[in-house]
Amino acid sequence: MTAQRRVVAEVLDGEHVHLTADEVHARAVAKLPEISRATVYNTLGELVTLGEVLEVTTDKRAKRYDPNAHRPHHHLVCAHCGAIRDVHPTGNPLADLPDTERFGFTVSDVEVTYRGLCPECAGA
Amino acid sequence: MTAQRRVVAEVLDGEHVHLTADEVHARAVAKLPEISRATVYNTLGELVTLGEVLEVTTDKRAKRYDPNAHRPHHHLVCAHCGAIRDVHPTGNPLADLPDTERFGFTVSDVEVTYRGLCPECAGA
DNA sequence: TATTTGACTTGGACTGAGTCCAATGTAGGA
DNA sequence: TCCTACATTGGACTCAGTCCAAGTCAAATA
Repeated sequence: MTAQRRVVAEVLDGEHVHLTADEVHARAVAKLPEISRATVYNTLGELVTLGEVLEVTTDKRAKRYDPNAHRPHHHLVCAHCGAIRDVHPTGNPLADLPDTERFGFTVSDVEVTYRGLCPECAGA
Repeated sequence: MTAQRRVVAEVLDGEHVHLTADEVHARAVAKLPEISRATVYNTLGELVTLGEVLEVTTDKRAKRYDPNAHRPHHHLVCAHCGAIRDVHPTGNPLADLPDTERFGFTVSDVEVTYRGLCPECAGA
């Protein structure tokens, strides 16, 4: 555990946190000015491998990193401004995929992304 | 309707077709050697705007284009080789998101991505 | 038929996100 | 203290995609 890794972990803390790698880097630099982009990418990659952080790709832009890895959840994304909320739908979508629709795949995971407009963008 | 646009539309035809823009370009060049990448991007963008083709972003790599835009469906992706199948789960995930989990958003759409291993990758 | 017009296409430069790598720094054990 | 292994750095590089000025083409107009 180096200072660099601690700073990256500190930046990724809280509810509904979904930062891009560059945002993580910007905040890490504020705490540890000499930290490099490569280290941020390395550390994020390790956190993902360890299962401490989830990668979220809600659009074609940059990947986002979600520290809320221990409670399964899905995402609600504003189509206009990109705001993201963690959500917990009822039901089990894995059970909703019949065998005839599995094409022989071993299905292990499912991601659900809800899209819409956040209150600010809907009101404007 | 120009020759270039016709070629792009022809390339995007069939079941379970999910090509990247570069793959579309490569196949279009086979039919019309002087077609440029920019035109492929322009045409794909127009097809998406027209609702004839869907953009699919199942991973951090390139966007894929899915001509099966008229029958709503979701995707099953092989985590190892990236193979994609169109699937039709039962149930309605939109109804599974309670009001208390909507954070004031106007929710209009939901994407479900199943992940697992295709028969080839699971067997290897 | 010759000209004009406007949409379409082209190729190349450019951007943003991410990866790769050689060189450097550093911490802890022998 | 010296060694070794690992972490970090910065810069070059790749890949996907966008942007733009210039060129092309065909249809409408004169």
